[in-house]
Amino acid sequence: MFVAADTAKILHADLDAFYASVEQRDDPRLRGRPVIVGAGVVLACSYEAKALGVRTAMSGGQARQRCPQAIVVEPRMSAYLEASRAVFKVFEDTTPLVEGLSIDEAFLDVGGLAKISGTPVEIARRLRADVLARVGLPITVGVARTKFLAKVASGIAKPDGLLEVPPAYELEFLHPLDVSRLWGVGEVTAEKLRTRGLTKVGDVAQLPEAALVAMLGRASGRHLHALAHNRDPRPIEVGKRRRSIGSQRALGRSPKSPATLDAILAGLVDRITRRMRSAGRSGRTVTLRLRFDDFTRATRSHTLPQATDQTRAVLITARALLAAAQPLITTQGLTMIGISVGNLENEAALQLALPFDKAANNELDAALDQVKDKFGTNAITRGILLGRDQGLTVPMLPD
DNA sequence: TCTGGGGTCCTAGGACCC
DNA sequence: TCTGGGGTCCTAGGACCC
Repeated sequence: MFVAADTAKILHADLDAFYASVEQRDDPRLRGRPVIVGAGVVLACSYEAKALGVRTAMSGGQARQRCPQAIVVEPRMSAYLEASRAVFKVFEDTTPLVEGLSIDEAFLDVGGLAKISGTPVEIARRLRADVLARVGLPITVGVARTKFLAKVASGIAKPDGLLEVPPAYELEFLHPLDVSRLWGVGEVTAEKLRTRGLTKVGDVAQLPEAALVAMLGRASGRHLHALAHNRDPRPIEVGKRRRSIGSQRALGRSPKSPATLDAILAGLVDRITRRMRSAGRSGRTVTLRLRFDDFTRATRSHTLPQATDQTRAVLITARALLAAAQPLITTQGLTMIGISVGNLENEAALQLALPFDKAANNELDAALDQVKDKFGTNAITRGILLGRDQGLTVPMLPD
């Protein structure tokens, strides 16, 4: 069947204030009130809180200052994951062509469904009703010919809205928008553009591509030029796989002893290798991420000759990277530490990158399991440290 | 109470190979 | 002693997104 190329057939579906909406759904006392999820920093906030000036990623102190009457709740990640799965089930019941972007948003291609399900706008309307009925959450849907326009449309239609950009009106819709609406334009790029007097998408569209490339670099320049001219041929990609798996932890301001850092590192590595094994992925590049009290960052990485998903191999590498980064750590306060494994292969590792001592790896995993049985997953750092004192040893490894 | 936790992609330089 | 170009991989940093 031939589908006309100029049909608005892409849906961008985006849950509203996702974590906060789940909290309001599950606790009627929170409905209609300003809700903040996350204490140290705002992970999400309800629209009632947004109206009072609270923003995502704001520090908890600042948020309470602006909105003292807000109700602050601890995040419940497992509840959000469950809600997300239920919503994606509704997406997949709508069309097989679903591309997930994050826990709370996805693109849907509904181009081939005209005969079965109706026009894209009709489908979008039904999708919103289904998500509300089946999962109990409000969702906003943008409908357009391209991914980019669909995403911009949902952003403008929020909250609890539906907006179609008809193909005949794309440039009229796009050009008056602020440059920050362009995908890939954050604070830094927006400022660069503004200092050159470019505030609207239409302003950017008047520049030759070469000028944008000179200003922003090759990829960003081309990308922005294309978007400003409404060129976005990217299709919906089904079954995209993640390219790295990582975990990180904020450390607060107080200095941490080497033993504590090592225990934190072991906890992070245990968490990500477990996730890798359950996802059937293995990877070659181990990256250590550090952040300091002046908010500078540093990374150290090492690529193994072969992919691994084994706790011990990743931990040996992570320890070596941390040792290599020691000079940085002694001079500046360390406030965050993270480990990720990239260069992921599709198959679980059969071979190991490092000389693999299976017995030693199993011993390490068993020791970490013991710590978790005794102290709980959330107290693994404390558990490793206490465990060492009590002879419940997480083996120290050769370097 | 100054600042979470999970990611993606791009750039640039150097090593190395042909 | 002087002299290339092209391609790939690795490392570190940075911008951006939710």
